Order: sequence, then C-alpha cells, then structure tokens
Amino acid sequence: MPLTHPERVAIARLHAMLELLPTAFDKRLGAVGVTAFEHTLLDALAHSEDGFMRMSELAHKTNATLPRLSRVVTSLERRELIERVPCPSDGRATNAVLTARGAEVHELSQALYASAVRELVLEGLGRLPGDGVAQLTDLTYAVLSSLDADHPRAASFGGDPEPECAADPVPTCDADPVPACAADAID
Amino acid sequence: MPLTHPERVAIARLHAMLELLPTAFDKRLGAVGVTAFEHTLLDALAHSEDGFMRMSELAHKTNATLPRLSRVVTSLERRELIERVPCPSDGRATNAVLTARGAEVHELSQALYASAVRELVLEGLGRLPGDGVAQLTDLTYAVLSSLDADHPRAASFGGDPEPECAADPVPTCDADPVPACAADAID
DNA sequence: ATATTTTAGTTAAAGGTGCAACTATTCGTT
DNA sequence: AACGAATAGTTGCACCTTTAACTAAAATAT
Repeated sequence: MPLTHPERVAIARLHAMLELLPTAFDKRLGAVGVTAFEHTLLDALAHSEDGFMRMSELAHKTNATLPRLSRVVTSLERRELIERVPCPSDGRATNAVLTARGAEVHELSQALYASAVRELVLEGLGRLPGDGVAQLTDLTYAVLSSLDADHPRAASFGGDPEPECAADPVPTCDADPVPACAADAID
Repeated sequence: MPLTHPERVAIARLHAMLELLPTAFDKRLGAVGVTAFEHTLLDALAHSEDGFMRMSELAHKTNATLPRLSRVVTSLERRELIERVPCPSDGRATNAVLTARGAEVHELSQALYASAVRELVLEGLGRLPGDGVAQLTDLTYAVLSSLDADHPRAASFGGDPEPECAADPVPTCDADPVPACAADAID
C-alpha cells in the first residue's frame, strides 16, 4: 500500500535534510580542519571530566562502529589531537585521551559548531509558530525510539562500567528516558 | 556563546537521527539489492512520465553531485536497471532511462521503501500528541529553508526545460513554495 | 566564421565507511 | 591450572563520495 501524499511530502523533505545537513556541518567545521564526526569525538572527550574514554564507550556514545572510530582516532592521533593510551586495568582496552592541542582545537570547533547549529537549524526553527526546539526534541525522540528497536546496539543500557555516565554531575535537563545511543551528548 | 541545554539536547538527537536513519534505510532496501539513493533515482525516473531524465536534472532533484550520480548510474547500467541514451537535441546531454527490469526492481524497492518509512519514521510520529506528519513537514521545511540559503545549488529555480515539472499533471498537495532541491520528490 | 566561454558529463585520486577476518586479552568452566 | 567462549580493538577489502582535472558540445562574442 503506497504512502499518502502528505506522508510523501514529509518524507521527501526529511530525506533532503538527511542528505544536506551533514554535508553542511562538515563544510562549516572544515574551517578548523575537523569533520563533524571528529568534532563530536573531541567534544565527547572534552566533556568527560576524566578527559579520556574507552574506544568502545566513545563508539557507543557517538553512534559509530568500532572500525570507523578506530580509523578516525588514528587520523586524529597523527594530528596529535588525541592520544591512545592502553588501559592499565584491562589489557584489551584502549583509552582515547585529549591532548593539549586537541583541547585547543576543540575550543575552536565548538564555537564553529555552535554557530553552525544556530545558522543551519535553530534559525529555521525560530520561524515556526510554536517552540521549534521543543518540537524538534519531541519529534526526534519519537523517531529514534522506533529506530532503536531496529538498531543493533542500544536497546537500553544497563551496565556501564564507567561511573561518570550513570551518576551525572552536571545538572542535566529533566532528561526524558531517551535510549542511550540515540541521545548521546546529552550533557 | 554556548548553546542552551534544551538546544543541545535537540541537536544531539537530530545528530543521532542524521547518523542512524540513512543506514537504517539502506539496510532495509538491501533486501532488493539497491541502496536508498539508487531507489531514489529509480523512483525519480519512474515518476517522470516520459520515463527518462537528464543527468543534471536527476542530480538536482536528488540533491546529489554530478560525479556521484554518474558513478551510480554506471553501476545501475551494469545491472541493466537504467540505460544511458544520448540526448538527440543536445549533444552534451545524456538521458537516463528506466529499463523494463529497472521498473520491476523499482516496484519492489518502492514497496520496501514504503514499509521502511512506516516502520522507521511514521510509526514513531504516530506516538506524538498532534499530527506528527504535519509537524515533520513544517519542521523540515523550516530547516531546509535556512539551509538553502547556505546551499550552493537551489536558491530557487526559474527555467526548467522539461515542461512536466512546471505543469504538474498529478494532483499535488497545496504545495507550499519549498525551494526546489529541498522538496524534490514532492509529487 | 572563428575564438572564447559555459555547460554537460566523465574520470582520476584521495579519503571515508562498513563488513568480515584477525589478534590479543579476559572471563567462565571444569 | 587450562581450555573454550566472549570482549576490545585493529586491519584488509570492497565500495562510495568528494574535489579537481579533463573532454566534448553548445552558446556567445568578436
């Protein structure tokens, strides 16, 4: 059974957004020499108070596969923005730690990212009748919920070895129970 | 100036959706051996009543670059789903035409696409308080509008050589004036 | 008419990404 | 202890995408 016309219109636009937004973000961040995904990694590390994170945890938080992360981290390591440090307590694990230069670049990329968010998304949302940000929050939550059922990882996350994840020191919002992988950078 | 917390939550979810949805669609359509983008191409051709389209027009409608389209069309051509035919009236131009097999595959991919849309997106929207589809339509419109200003192509489209685009025979919706490239598959 | 510029499209090179295979380490059994 | 299973990560391979360079044809100007 085919989709209704309003449904097709909505999906066509969603599809266009899916195609255009990531590229637009990458272009903006290109000015400081990082991709949007790389910025996400720097950001995740910068916000983890310990300044480091396990590869698999990082992959989970950023909705990335481990091979992808591994390669990007290698690239960031070559640029000395991130350093790989073997985990002392678990011989299998590797921690990615932000270097001083990495923190500097993150400062820049964060500013650029914020302005990109404003210009590419928030500005448009501001033209909506109601509270555009709230609408986007609810809408993405609705979609991500059904997506997570479909999604390999996520489903929910019970045992996270790192304590900082469970007991969040930063005053977060009234945090709706968004499945872990979907919500990620919530803090 | 940093983003507010609600803004960060909304953007984080948007970001997650941007990362996860395309992959999810590709996985579903993989069952008939086409990517989501390939389906979009087959769909565009199937919906153009003449059954063919100029490469550049196709690229425009699908928000793709010409090199990307060229390679994908080559791949589809090898699988005999699409055929390249030089344009008789303009020696530079090439028309992509849907083959019989291409139409068959499109039949399948369309069904799969529709169910993917329902399961990955519409189902979630249905859990929203109001009209989820309308909200998505408005929200994507808002975002795409500001995006288009930023966007190389689009901006607006005056002279489309093909008449079928201007005078749409299919009863479309009350067609809001969405910038061309963003709205694309509106019919 | 002819030279220049634009337009349409393809191709080459570089880099990113996913899947599957592989190594190394830890955990669980016995 | 020692074996097999699970976990963490990396790497090889295939494919896709982007940017830049390139070819060919049409439009424009001289």
